[in-house]
Amino acid sequence: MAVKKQSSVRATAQSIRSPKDDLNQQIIRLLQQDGRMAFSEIAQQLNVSEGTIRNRVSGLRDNNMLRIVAMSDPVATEYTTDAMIGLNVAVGVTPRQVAERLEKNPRVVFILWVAGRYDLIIELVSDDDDALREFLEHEIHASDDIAKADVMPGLKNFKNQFLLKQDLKE
Amino acid sequence: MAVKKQSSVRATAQSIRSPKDDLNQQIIRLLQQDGRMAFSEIAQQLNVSEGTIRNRVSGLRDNNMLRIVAMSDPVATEYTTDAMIGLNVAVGVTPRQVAERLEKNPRVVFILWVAGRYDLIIELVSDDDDALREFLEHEIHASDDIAKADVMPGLKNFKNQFLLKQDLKE
DNA sequence: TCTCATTATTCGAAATTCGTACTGCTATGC
DNA sequence: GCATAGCAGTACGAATTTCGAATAATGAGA
Repeated sequence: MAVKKQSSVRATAQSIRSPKDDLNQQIIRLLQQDGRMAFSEIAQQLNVSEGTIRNRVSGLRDNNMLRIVAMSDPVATEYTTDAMIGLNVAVGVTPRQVAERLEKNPRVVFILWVAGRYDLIIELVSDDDDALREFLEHEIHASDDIAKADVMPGLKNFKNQFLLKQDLKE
Repeated sequence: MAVKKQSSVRATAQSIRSPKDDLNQQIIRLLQQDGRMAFSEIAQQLNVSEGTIRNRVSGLRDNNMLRIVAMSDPVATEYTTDAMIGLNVAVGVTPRQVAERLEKNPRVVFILWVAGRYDLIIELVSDDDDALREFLEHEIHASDDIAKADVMPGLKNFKNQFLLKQDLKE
């Protein structure tokens, strides 16, 4: 018999909401606020055992569904500018296909399928113009799945809520 | 008379390089790889004491120069879609001015001054269409500093390297 | 050289994490 | 219906880490 009334609470906590994966969401939400929050504290807040949190978090991390990283103030840490590119896919090609191809390139940090003037909007980081030119040459012009690419080089970044574009430098 | 030969090493480690703040950079670099790395391990890798790492990290965090957060892959974690908006500023207005105004809105998570078809590209998160409409109504059409807004609602997000757009939900 | 202020280190206590065995649940097959 | 394999959660002692606070080292200025 559990000393704590967790067994019942756990069942409740999980059935109240969606299937059961909601626990992961709650864990993530807490870790988004503080990536170093102790497992034991998360466990306490969510009324499960520390081991559960540990299992879930390491599972999420192993599957690359969760990363816990430090971010230093972008104002303090100057970083490479990037370019936005509006893409129109070729006839007979779906945006999904192009997205899945470009996804593999580490310089592409953002891909969004949109309605409107473009089919896809992607964000590209590059340390210098050479990298940009190379990307255009190999990934855009060398492929026949893209009909048109509207390149808009970044001039200044005013706001970026996220940012972790450093690991492509290795 | 330290048991470990750190005293001498520390002096070296700091004088070898730039002034002394390089230690912070090295700490940040390690935490960028793994935000949960133990202080004691960082200390070992950088040849300083655990207490130093602890002091530095908490100092950096207190000054908002460092944040340690979890980031989840949006492919796994469904989240509210967002819209990309290409903006052309009105005559006599600089992109910077518009950026500084929009920057205050928590729904705007990304602002980039670009060359090309648009002056500014912004990314907007919204839980529903109402939020998008409201934003357009109050921030775009009600202002006379924007000449044209090209709204491209997101259909599907394929890749998003960063993402921590949760704190606008409070 | 002597202070003073700041930063680094040390060390024992408290807290956390880890390994691992155990429990309970579910689905599958006999 | 019943046994069993697989899986997720729990429990608990051991190893590790973090914390608090005192001590030591460093560097700048008088």
